[in-house]
Amino acid sequence: MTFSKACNYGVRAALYVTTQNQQEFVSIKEISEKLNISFHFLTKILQTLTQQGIMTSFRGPKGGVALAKPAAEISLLDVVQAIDGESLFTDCVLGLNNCSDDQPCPLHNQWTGIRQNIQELFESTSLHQVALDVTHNAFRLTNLMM
Amino acid sequence: MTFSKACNYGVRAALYVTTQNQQEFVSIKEISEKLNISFHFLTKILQTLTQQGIMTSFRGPKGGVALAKPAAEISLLDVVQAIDGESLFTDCVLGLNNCSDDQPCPLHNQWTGIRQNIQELFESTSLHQVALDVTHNAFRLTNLMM
DNA sequence: TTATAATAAGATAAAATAGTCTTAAATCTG
DNA sequence: CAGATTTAAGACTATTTTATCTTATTATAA
Repeated sequence: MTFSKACNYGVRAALYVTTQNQQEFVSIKEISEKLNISFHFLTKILQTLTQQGIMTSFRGPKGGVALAKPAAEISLLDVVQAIDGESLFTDCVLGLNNCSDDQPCPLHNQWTGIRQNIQELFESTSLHQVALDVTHNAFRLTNLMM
Repeated sequence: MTFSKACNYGVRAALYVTTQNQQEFVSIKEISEKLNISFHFLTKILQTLTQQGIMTSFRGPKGGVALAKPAAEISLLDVVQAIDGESLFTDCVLGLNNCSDDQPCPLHNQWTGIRQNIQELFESTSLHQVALDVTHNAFRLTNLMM
């Protein structure tokens, strides 16, 4: 699997928040129900996003989470790296340490290209762009019907 | 991580076998020592490759494993799929079930392209080709000096 | 001010992955 | 045939990831 489940959940949750009214906080309960994700697990993931400065949170009634910046200024890469770290974009495809141009594994050169494609895709795609697709083109964020 | 550790080990072991004399079996003990992989764990992984028809094995003194076909006819994709299955090349990047052209997640179209690049790279690269790089261009299969 | 709603945080449990150990079976050599 | 070598197979353990549960803290609103 490319991303951890935590990362999948986190990206989907961030996208869901982006599709909602940006003027209010979105409760984690609502997100977990709409996206069919375990509430407590999602809470921990969103805490990570809050700690990493991607989201802000607010406790109590009317509380929940919100994006810390305009959705157009948050890339998918920001969210992915906040949860899964940089390893997907830095690690050797064969799992070697210190695989580099200087001491490459035999797949290093080809894999570097693929890795850059992935990074560029996620870097150049903002939560805003993707959320537009969800809203206007009915792309899904969940297995359930929304 | 893109591949499981088992898959990394399996690919590296297959490549190591490819770099050795194709006329004899290579003992798993030797592979595990040269590549610094746990012997028993590697044994299980290579059993999988044997069961999947990628390798053959032979017991007793002078025993070990060997490629079941000429190295030029075994692709990296064959090895990867034998161990990790097809999920890397079929699963939704957001982890949704039944993500498809008909009911796509918002990253489906872009991710399909990346996924094809990865699949084509592994499909078009044979053990033979990579082993040539290891032998002639000193590309590494291990963290240790060989 | 009290009850309620919501996130924060940490402990615990379950599941998946990674790794180890033991015994059995096959093969070679003397 | 006997002993040594090597893979096969399954049980067992450890670690990581995923998920759940409980308690504490913060905020709202009646």
